[in-house]
Amino acid sequence: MPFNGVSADDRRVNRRNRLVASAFEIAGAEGAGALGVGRVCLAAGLTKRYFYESFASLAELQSAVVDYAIAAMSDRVDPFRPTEPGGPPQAWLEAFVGALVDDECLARVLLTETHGGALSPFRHQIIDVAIAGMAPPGSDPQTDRRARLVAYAQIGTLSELCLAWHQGQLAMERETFVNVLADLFTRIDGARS
Amino acid sequence: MPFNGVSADDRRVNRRNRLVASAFEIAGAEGAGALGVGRVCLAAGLTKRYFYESFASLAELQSAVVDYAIAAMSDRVDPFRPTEPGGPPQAWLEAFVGALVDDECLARVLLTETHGGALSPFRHQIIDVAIAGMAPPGSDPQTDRRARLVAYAQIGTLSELCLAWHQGQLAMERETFVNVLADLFTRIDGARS
DNA sequence: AGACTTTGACACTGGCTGGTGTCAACTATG
DNA sequence: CATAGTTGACACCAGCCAGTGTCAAAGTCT
Repeated sequence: MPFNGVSADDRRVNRRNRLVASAFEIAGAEGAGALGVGRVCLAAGLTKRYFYESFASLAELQSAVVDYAIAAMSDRVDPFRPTEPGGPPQAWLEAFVGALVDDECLARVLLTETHGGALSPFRHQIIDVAIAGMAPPGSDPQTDRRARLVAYAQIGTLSELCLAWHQGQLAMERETFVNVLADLFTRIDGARS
Repeated sequence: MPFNGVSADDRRVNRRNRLVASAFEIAGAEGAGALGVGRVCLAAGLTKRYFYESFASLAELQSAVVDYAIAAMSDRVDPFRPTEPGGPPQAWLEAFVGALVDDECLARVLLTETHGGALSPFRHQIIDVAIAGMAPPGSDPQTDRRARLVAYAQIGTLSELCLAWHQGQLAMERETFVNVLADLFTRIDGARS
């Protein structure tokens, strides 16, 4: 039973995407605490009915928002995964910072909203993806404790510095900022275990 | 008008302290989202009336909880402020990690709950105190951009690693963990700007 | 045209919570 | 005992929100 030339499945998927995208923008602009069924439906131009067509509960939507954010960042960053084990992931950092600059919502959802509050249950997902995505090809953070340790330290440095920079606490050009990050990454990389 | 041998002011202060302490424990055990007027009063063995005697709104209590956590950590850590500019703040780190181990609530409130959610408006307080408390005597992070940068990076590393270690993601003894932190701190300390 | 599906608007319930007010029991003072 | 201050239990209102249900209008197919 197509409608307006679109199949039923396509319409449903389309509605779901609109809901997730709207929720992502709300979470990125006003915080995850502002996520509500009515709020999201209003922003998506849909009614509650279609919310429960795609999500059984609000928690499912929150999970979908996190997935959405992870996917958005991965798209920007995955092509620049480091290839050689030792060198600083300059291009990767460049892409990461670029994504934060280009998408305010992405910055907030990833850097702020997933630490505590409504999205915190999904934080481990982000950390896992980040650790896996940052790892140079030679190492396996799953088994290598030192690699895991380095990854955690780098993630902490990255998020805290990006947050501060993003809020203007560090007055510096984007290029220099990326260089600073790269420098810190290589320093941390040499940590002993 | 003393009551049970205590002056009116003392009684009021006493009630306030009970409320803040209970709220701190709730936030540390169940998350800041679980903070509610009724919930806190129940835990403190008081009634709503006395809540509004000391706090005009829930937000004031949240702020007080953050202050409480900061004070608790400062008490543990301030005596070990680094004295010489270059060296790693081993004793300071020792005290910090010790405080997290000894007080589960402190760990959660400081490491998790203040990043996003209800307590996030007070996050800058924590960062400011941390930056001021970690700084070696020679530097002034207020004006020195490089010192500020290093402090942010160290705070990020510290919180992320403590979180991972606290959750058992890094299997290592407390002593070795502190050594790892100290090593990372000195590495980060050498960052160029 | 007529049968069927899809859509949007909206009412409604039930539960929770912030905040205010009331009232009776209790304690101190004189 | 009597008066005044203090305490705790609880009722109550208003607002918000998740989740469900209803219904009429608009679109689609035969």
